Amino acid sequence: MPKTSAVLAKEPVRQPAKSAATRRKILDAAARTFRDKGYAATTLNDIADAAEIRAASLYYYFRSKEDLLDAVFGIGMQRVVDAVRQRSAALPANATLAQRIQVAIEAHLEMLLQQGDYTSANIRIFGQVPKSVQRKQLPLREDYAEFWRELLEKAQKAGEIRAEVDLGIMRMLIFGALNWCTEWADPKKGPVREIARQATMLVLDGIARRKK
Amino acid sequence: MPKTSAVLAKEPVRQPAKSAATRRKILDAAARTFRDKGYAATTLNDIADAAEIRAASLYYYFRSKEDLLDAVFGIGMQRVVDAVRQRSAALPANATLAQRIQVAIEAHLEMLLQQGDYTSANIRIFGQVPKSVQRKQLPLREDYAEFWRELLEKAQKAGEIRAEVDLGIMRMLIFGALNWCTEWADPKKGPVREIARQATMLVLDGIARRKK
DNA sequence: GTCTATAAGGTGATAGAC
DNA sequence: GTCTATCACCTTATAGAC
Repeated sequence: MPKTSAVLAKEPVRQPAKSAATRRKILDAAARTFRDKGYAATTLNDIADAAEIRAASLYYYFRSKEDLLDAVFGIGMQRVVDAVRQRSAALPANATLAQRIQVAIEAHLEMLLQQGDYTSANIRIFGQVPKSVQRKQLPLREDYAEFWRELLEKAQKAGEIRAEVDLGIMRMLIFGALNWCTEWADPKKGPVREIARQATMLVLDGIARRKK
Repeated sequence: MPKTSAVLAKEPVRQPAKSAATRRKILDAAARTFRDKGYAATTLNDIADAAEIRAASLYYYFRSKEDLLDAVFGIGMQRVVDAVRQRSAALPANATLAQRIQVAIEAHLEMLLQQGDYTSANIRIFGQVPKSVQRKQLPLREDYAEFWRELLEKAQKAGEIRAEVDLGIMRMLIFGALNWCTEWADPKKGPVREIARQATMLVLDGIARRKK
């Protein structure tokens, strides 16, 4: 909430930098704690401790615990949407399915495993969060789903994906393979790049050795 | 807790059928509620209501909320282990990788989506549950992982899985694709069989049309 | 076995001083 | 902006009657 301006002040209007920084600290703390413990098990005291303030001060920045959760979710989903769209847009227009899939998988996994707790919090705990918050997030989720839906549909129409593939089911299976990585993958123990490589391999060619 | 017997009674010792039935009702209610809302958000009153008793009565059957969770988890994991092992054992000794994978995937998905809330509760909320409960469940989980590890290792040694496949990563990606189904698949809206078919297709051959 | 009553402690949220 | 103090409520768990 920026000051409503002070037109006649000699000093340039100070952006409330400190306030913004505190807000960010709260969001960071909330994202990490929600991600690790889930929504219900996380208390405002947990978040306040991690953000180095008192629990009551949270209410200067957010109206309620649900509001804070909603903010974390929004940031997390927006980030993955932006990352995947941006990286895909950078591909040449004639890029193959294999290239497009690989780029999307890499971007998705990087946001999930390296970039931040916001996206992984969203992915991990979404299903066990108050329905009201889920509902508010649906448009953004749908936006992301739409990206993949288009990608896969175009590829199937172009003959790059076999006709027997049910795109609706397959898209969710692919999301599953990727999203589940929050449950086991540790970027400190192995490069995300290698996971992305194996995931791309799975999606495009499976694991079997055979002649198609 | 069965009666400690009454050797001289004319009537055969009555199994505490009513007690066992109540215990089962509690477990069923707990599995469903944990699955839907998560562990922390589920109160003992929620469970008691669904089981049609008072919350205090739960303590006649379980020492604590954690104990109840542990029981639900144990049943859920045991069921999927049994189902997958049993169905796999029924295959002929010379069954191919494709057949073995398909059978395991089908059994896993059926337990997850049709058979009960116990397995899906375990899969869904495991990551956001007290560490003490997670630790108690590890041996059983490891047991199940071992089944897949063996299946994949044998297949790769036999040349049925390409050498470039990292079995550790790939196993977790496959688990992800399957386990994520609890988040979106609805057996009422489409047959589990078809999801299993697509999942098997993904794992064995991916989605791309190309000559290997 | 199941209940009512209650303890002991924590929760999200608000009021108001500074 | 951040704090201390506090409220009203809900939680897990126990005690003891029936």
